[in-house]
Amino acid sequence: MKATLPERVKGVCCPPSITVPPARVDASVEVLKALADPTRLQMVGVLKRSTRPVCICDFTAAFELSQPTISHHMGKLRDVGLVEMTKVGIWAHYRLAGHLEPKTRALLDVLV
Amino acid sequence: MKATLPERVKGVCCPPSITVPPARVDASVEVLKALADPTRLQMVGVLKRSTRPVCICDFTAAFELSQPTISHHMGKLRDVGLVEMTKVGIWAHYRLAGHLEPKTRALLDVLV
DNA sequence: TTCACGAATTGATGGTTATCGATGGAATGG
DNA sequence: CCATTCCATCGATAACCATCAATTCGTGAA
Repeated sequence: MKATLPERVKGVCCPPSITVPPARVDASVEVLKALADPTRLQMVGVLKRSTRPVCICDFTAAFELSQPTISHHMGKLRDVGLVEMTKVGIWAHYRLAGHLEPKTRALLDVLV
Repeated sequence: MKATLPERVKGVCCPPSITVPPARVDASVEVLKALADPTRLQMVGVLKRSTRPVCICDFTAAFELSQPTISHHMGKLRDVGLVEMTKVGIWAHYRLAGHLEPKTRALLDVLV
């Protein structure tokens, strides 16, 4: 009689249940991957604190990275809907997206 | 006279300020990278909902991944302090870490 | 001691990502 | 018109990551 350990068949003890819908997980992972980079997390922090949109050139000056790299990171943030862009003349001004999901906004409130 | 656009010198408009301490950003990024994977995010969700620790074998059954891969993912979560392990006999039981930082716990509350 | 089983580690591989230089489009000023 | 400036995209490279097969480790049972 095995008193201490639960019965099990071939490597399975207790039937685990995947409770979080895969679609929801995938959506969250997309946002997490966008934020899981020091440069991008900093950029989001700057945008969250800024009262006015910030242009790419300013980020290029703030971070010691090339302009294409900054543009690349902004593109990632834009792809997942975290930031929005408006062009003024030849300058591209970025800001936090206005219609963020409550959960996404809560995420940013915790992080930056 | 330029009325619409701000004065600027050589690619810099408004001096941007890096307000979030780099050390804090790096710490957050480590946790974010650990969570920015569908399998790991699901595993954290399962652990958060489970009243008792879950063994590796059960995750291997739940996700269609090999045992080394599951172990690898758990190692990542363990490296950043999200989960803890106890060995019972030959089984390794994982659970959410008991001493999570408030911000980290808030992160999990939003995510899973 | 020997065997079986669960878990962790190693090595290899294919895919993803960060970074930069070069290029081209768009807008502005001469 | 041409020259300049800012930005996005492309191409290439290096680094990183997820995954598996094979192996090793540790534990418990025969």
